[in-house]
Amino acid sequence: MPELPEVEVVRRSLEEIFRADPEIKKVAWNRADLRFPLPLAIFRRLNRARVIAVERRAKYLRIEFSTASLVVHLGMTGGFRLQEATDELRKHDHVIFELGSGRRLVFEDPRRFGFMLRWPGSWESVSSQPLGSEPLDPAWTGEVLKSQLRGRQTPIKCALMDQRIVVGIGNIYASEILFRSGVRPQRRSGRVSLQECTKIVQNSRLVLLDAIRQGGSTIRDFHSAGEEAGSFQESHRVYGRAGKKCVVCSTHIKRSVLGGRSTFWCPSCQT
DNA sequence: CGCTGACCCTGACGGC
DNA sequence: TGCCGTCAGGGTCAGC
Repeated sequence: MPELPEVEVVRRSLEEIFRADPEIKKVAWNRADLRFPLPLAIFRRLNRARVIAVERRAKYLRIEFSTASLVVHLGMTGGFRLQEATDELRKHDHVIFELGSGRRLVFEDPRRFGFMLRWPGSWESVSSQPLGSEPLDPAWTGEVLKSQLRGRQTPIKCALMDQRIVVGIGNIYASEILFRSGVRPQRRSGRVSLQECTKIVQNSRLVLLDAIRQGGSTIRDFHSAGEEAGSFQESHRVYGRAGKKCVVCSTHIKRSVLGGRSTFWCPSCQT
């Protein structure tokens, strides 16, 4: 489900929910593990805690409470949903935060690729791999990307999705960014010019910010914690459009597989 | 270093 | 109706 824009949309909606309703009465759970065992000892410490902040780095969320902090990853199908105390829970509702108002903030994740863990103390420790550049950070420039790609054989699309290089870009936005940059996803990373790297960096920011503005991409089931669907899927120019006409030149959009993931591009616009 | 495939898990969808 | 294969926005790991 979630790439950087969707995680950021969730972060903002959580922030808004907690601004109005900052106290946790208690936390309940329906199973003891998602991808990893749930931090039940931390959950118990959240009785009567207050939410201090909700932060994002890469595709991770950190929820800081007055008594402890959690790190949350949405995996493919994870999400939050705010509901009334009397509303029924659903099959894959795993963790329930009962708020001061009596409403419930529910974490739902059918595939259970997501996780919640005790905050490990620093962003560098949330992943076993060192996290790459934050794409919205001005410090990530065409020159930086060029040096990150130097000598590498891996296809540029795989490099863009490699969280050790740049974080937050997943399968949808990698295809969309490369289309807008005129670069074929299969191009060897080391063969991408400085000028193209600069375009990729600029288009990354444009696409990600535009997607955030539009509430993310809702293809199957993504929604904010306030249950609003996104609309950026209407702005997808190549993702999911195999066989359809390119919006720029009418050539048929192609699909292939790179790094085990579906990849979409226009054979005419992208070289 | 880098690529491939497998794996974690459930659900939706199309073909027969 | 059901069964089967395929695919899905992520990340990690072993093996070559």
